[in-house]
Amino acid sequence: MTKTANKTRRAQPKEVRKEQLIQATIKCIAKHGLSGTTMALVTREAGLSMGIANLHFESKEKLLLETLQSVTDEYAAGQAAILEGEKFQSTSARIEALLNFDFSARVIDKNKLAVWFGFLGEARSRPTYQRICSRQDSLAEEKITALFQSALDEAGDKVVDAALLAAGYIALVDGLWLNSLVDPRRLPWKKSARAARHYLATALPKHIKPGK
Amino acid sequence: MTKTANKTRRAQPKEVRKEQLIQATIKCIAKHGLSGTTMALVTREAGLSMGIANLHFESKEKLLLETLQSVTDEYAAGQAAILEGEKFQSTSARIEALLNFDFSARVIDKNKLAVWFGFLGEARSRPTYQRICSRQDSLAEEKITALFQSALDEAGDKVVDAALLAAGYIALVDGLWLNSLVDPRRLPWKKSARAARHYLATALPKHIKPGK
Amino acid sequence: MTKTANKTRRAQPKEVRKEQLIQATIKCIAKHGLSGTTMALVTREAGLSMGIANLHFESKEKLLLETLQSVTDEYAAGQAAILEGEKFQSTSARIEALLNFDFSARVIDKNKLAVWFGFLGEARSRPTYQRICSRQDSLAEEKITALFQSALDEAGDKVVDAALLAAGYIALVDGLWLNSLVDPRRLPWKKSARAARHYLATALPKHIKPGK
Amino acid sequence: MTKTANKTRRAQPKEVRKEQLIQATIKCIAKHGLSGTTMALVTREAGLSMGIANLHFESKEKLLLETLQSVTDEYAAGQAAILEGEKFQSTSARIEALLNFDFSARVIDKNKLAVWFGFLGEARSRPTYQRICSRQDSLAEEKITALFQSALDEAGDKVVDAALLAAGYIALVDGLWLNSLVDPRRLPWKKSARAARHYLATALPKHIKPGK
DNA sequence: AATGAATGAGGGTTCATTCAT
DNA sequence: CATGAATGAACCCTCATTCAT
Repeated sequence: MTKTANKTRRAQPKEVRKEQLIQATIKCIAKHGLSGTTMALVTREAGLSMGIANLHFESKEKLLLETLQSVTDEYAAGQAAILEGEKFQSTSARIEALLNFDFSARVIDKNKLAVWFGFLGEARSRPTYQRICSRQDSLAEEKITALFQSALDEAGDKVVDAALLAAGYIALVDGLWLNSLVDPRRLPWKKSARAARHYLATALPKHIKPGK
Repeated sequence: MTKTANKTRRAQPKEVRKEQLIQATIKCIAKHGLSGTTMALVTREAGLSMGIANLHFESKEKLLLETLQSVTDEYAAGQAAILEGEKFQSTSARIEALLNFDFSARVIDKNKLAVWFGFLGEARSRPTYQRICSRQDSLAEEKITALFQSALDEAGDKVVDAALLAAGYIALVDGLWLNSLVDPRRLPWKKSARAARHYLATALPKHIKPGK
Repeated sequence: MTKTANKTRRAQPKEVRKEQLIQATIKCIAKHGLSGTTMALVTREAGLSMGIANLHFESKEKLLLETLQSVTDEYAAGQAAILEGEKFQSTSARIEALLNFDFSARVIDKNKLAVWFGFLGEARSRPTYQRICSRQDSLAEEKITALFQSALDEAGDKVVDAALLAAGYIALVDGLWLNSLVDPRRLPWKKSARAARHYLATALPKHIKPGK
Repeated sequence: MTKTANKTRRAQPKEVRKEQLIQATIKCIAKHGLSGTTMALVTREAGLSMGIANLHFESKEKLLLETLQSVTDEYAAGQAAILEGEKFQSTSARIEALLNFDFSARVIDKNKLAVWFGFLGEARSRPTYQRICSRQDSLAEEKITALFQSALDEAGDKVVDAALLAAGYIALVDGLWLNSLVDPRRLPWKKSARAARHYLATALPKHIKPGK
C-alpha cells in the first residue's frame, strides 16, 4: 500500500494527481496483470477515491494509454541521453553504456517491464497499444542502427548489415527481458545481461569485450 | 467466421468438439486479445451454442489453459522431432533444421503466436500460465544447450558458453517473433529469420552460414 | 449411489421407471435440498440417462409434483389403514396405533420428511404444492377429529373441542418432525415421540398413558 | 412494489440500504419462495439497481443469511424481553405474555414466517441455514424450559418433565405457524392461538386458563 | 424406449462510469 | 477538486429441455 496522498485530501495540481495514478496503475498491472487491473484497484493503490481516475483521465482506456506512454517515454528518454547526449563520445562508450542501461536497475524494474509486456501481449488486437509500442521500437531501431553502423565503419567491416544487427539486438533484449521477467529462476537477470553482451561482443569484437 | 458446423445439431465425439473449441479460442485470442476473448465470442466463432464450452471444458479458465497447452504442445512436438528425431544426423543439419522450423509457416502462424504472447503478457500475475510457459522454455533450453554444446565441441571452441548461447537463441527467437508479430512492417518475418540466422552464423561459423 | 438399473438398459414398464425416478428424486431432495435438486442429479442417482426424466414425466415440475404426491400418498395410506381399517377396534387402540405410526421408522424416514418440509417451505408461493400439502392435512384432520371425538365421548368429556385437539396434534407432530429433522441432537426422535404421547396422554388420560 | 426511493440516485448510509434490501428480500421470499428469489427481483422490489445488493452484501448467499438472521434476531429479541425482562414478574404473567407474543401480529407476519420456513425447508442440506435456525431454537428452549420448571415447581408438580413440555410447546408453535401459514382457511390463526393456549392450559392448569 | 450431446434463457457477479454531495 | 454510493451492461456459468441417434 503506497499512500502518498495526504490525509486531508487537499486539491493537488492536475499533473501531480495524474502521475500518482499512473504509478499506481503500473504497480497494479505488475501485481494483477493488465486484465486484472481495475479502476477500484488502481485508485485504492493510489490511496484515492474511486471517481478520481475518471476525473483526471477521461476513461480507463486513456489511463492505460498514458501509463504505457509513461513507461515507454521514460525508457526512450534514458536511451536518448546515451545515444544522443554528449556524455559519451566514442562509439565504444555509447554501446557499452547502452548495454549497461538496458540491464540497469531502473530499466529491468519488474513493474515497468510487466506493463510493457502486458500491453505488447494485447497489442495485436489493439491498434492503439500497437502504435505506442511500435513507435518506441522504431525510434530505438533508427538510433541503434546508426550507432552500430558507426562501429562497423570504424572496424572496417563491410559485410555485416547494421540494420539486421540492430533489429537483432532489440529483439534479443526484448526476449531476454521477457524470459527473465516470466521466470527469473530459469534465466537470472545476470545471465540475461551476459547473453546480451555476448551478442554484441561476437558481432562487434573491436568495441565490446565479453568481460564481466 | 468459420461455420463448418451444420445447422442441425449433431453430436460429436468429445475430442472433436474440444479441438474445435480450442481452434476457435486461438482465433479469438488473435482477433480480440486474451482479455477480449469471451465465451460467447469463442462459441460463436466455432458456430456452436454458448453452453457448449462449459460442457466440454469445466470453465473458461480450463478452456484457456488447454488452449495454451495445445499451442505449446504443438511447438514442442515439432521441435522434439528435430532435436531428438532420427531424420537429422549431423549437428549442422539439426541446427539448420531448428532455424528453419522456428521460422516456418506453421510456427510463425500469427494466431498461435498471439496466443503465446497473450498468455506470456499475463504470466507474471498468473502462476498457472507461468508454469506452462516456463516448462515449455525449460524443455527447449535443455535440448538446445546440448545441441549447441555438440557444435562447440566439434568446433573445438572451449570459450563460448553453450548455455548462454542457448538462452540467447531462445530469447532472440522470442523477441523476433514478438517484434514481427506486433509490427510486421517494421520487422518483416524475412528479416526476423535472417537475424536469427545471423546470430547462429556468428556464434557457430563452422556449422551455420549467413546464407540467404 | 443406487444403481438398480440393469447394465443392459432394457426397456422397462413405464411404471417401474417412474417409481425408480421418484425414489431417486426423494434421495436428491434429502441430500441437496429442493432447490439443489437438478434433473442431472436425479437421473444420475437413478443410474439412468439425462433425457429419461422428461420422457416419463413431462417436465421437472411434474416429476417434483408426483414425488410429493408419492410421499403424501404413502403416509395417507398408512394412516388410513389405522383410522379406517379393521385391524384396530377400540378407540384406544386406534389412537395408540396412530401415535406409534407417526413415529415409526417408515414415517420418520429422513428422506421422506425432507421432501415434505422442502415442499412445505415453498408451498406459500406455489399453489400447486400448497394444494397437495393441504389436501393431505385436511384428510388427516377430518379423520383424527372423528377419532378424538369418539374418545372424548367415551370419556364423557364435553368441554374439550375435538377439532382443536386434532388440529393441535397434527401441528405438534409436524413441528416435532421438523425440529427433529433439522437438529436431531437438540430434539432426538425418542424425545419427539414422548412429547407427542405426552400431549395425548394429558388431553385423553383415559385412553393414552404417558408410558414408555 | 415499494418504491420509496426517489428517481434521483441518492447515497444512503450503509445500514439504511442494507435494511432496505433485507426487507425487500423478506417480501420476495414470501412472494416467490426462497428458490424463486433472484437478485433482480429483490433489487427491483427495493426500487434499486441490480448491482446494489452485491455492493452491500458480498453475494446472494450473504444477503440471504443476513435476512434469515434478521428475522430470527427480531423474534429472539421480542422473546427475550418477555422471558428475561422486568416487565413481567409472575410465572403466570410471563407464560401468558409468551403465548400472546407467539401469536401477536408482529410474529405471525406472513412474510417473516415464510422466510423462517423457507430456510427451514432447506436447512438439512445447508449447514449454514441449519446453524442459524438451530441456535434460535436452542436459545428459546433453554429459557422456556426454565420458565415451565418454575411453573411446575409452583404447582408442586413433580411428575411432568419441563424439558419435554418446552420442546413440545416450541414444536407445537412451529407446527401451528406452518399449518396456518400454508393454509389459513383450514387452520385460521385464531384457531392456532387457541390450540397453543389449550396445550399450556392442559399442562399448566394453575397458571394458564383455556380462556377466549 | 433410451441416450446424452447440444441448446440458450436466465441466474449471480463484476466493474467502468456517473453524479449528488 | 474530490468523494464513493449507485448504476446497469456484459460477463461466466447452470441447467431444464430437446432431439439425432
